[in-house]
Amino acid sequence: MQPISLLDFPKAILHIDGDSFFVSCEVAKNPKLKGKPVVTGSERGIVSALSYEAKARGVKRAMRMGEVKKICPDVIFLPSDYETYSLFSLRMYNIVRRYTPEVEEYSIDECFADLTGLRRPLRMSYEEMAIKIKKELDSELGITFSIGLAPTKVLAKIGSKYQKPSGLTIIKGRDFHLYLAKTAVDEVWGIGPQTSSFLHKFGIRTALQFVQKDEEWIRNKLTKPHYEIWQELRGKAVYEIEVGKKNNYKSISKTKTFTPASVEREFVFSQLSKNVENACIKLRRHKLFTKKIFFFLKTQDFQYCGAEIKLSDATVSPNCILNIIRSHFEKMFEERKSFRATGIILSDLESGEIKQLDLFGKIEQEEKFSKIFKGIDEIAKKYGKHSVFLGTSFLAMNNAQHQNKRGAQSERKLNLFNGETARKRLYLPMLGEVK
DNA sequence: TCTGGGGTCCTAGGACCC
DNA sequence: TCTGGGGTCCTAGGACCC
Repeated sequence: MQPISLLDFPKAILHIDGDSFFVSCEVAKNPKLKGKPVVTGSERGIVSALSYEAKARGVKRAMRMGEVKKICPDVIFLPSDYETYSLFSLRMYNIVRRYTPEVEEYSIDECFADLTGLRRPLRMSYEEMAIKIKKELDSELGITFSIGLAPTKVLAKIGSKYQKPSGLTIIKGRDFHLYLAKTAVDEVWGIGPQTSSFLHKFGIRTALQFVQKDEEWIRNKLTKPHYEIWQELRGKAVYEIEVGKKNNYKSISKTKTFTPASVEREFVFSQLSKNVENACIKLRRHKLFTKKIFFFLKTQDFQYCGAEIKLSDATVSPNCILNIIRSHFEKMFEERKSFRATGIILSDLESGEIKQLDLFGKIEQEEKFSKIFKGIDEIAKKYGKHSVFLGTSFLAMNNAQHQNKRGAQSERKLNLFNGETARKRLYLPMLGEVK
């Protein structure tokens, strides 16, 4: 097969991937854990990340705690600590930015970087840059990273996966067929189980076989994303590096599973209420308003019921949303049915100021809410998230505290009362009547 | 892969319009 | 009211990612 370009690197794209990142962060935080079978996800009772030592003992992702202990009795089971992982993540991005501003913060443990054109200014080959970046990451963070260097993002992804952990794989334009031949088609970024089983029917099992299909065939049988992947695998870069912070959300959602599942109407509603509050906090942080609400309840046997509501006026206030949700919730909630999760998805997001005028003073009300929640966000900054919360969230907040067993903090929590009973609370006027 | 949480993008098909 | 042809917008649902 002919590569698209005869140049080794028409573009030089780096993909950097932390090796079992969550666990590595835990080990970096507490070096005594080094070399031990460490697992995170204890808050759910399910393995979410595992060390290579745990993997060697047969532990797998999504395995239950009980089973893990059976096959690996000395396992160390830790709760996920996203704040720490996020800090390591920032440090990772910043180290890469020493070389180029073209860094895409792809996820908490991955990033892409574009090194194209830096050989002369940095007086290094791309390979030397990759080696140096890896060294700095590994030594400064105390975590190992796997890196792929290639002409496109999809190929760079294949590179970083190629030798894990702590590998550096360079895929040059002239010999990428060697790597594609050893990569199963379902390991390619963007090709999931549906597409790969479809491709299997045509005898396509490796990335190389996929890439050898002609353009017509790909276009006719598959969709646009697959065509783009096909081009990327052939060395033609179609995916841009997306620089900058994520702030153009299309939707914001909050979902929470609670154990044990519950048949209590008010408890389930308070879970939903808490999710709504959290989603609105995020909305406010990004200066966004929502015009479409979708919420759902998940039963213990994984059935969903939900409702979508379009708003005539954009909002950021949780109690406005909760008022609307309440009546739908009443219709949906079934006595004696056991629920395990609730969730909220806010979409049709608008940024900036409250624009539309209306005749009923809703804007005025919305502005009042805005002020109140600004105040609440300030308090949260000083005293911690959830220092103040809605009365409807009380049961969920209370429950979370019990589960965290961190009673000490709970005394400080204030409760913004909105109509439900609660023992300790800061009594504020009903939000609907704020002057 | 038995089920956690947070996202994005694409396509097909219906509604509506000329 | 029907047939013909063409366009846009919106939504639901699928597929995928970490």
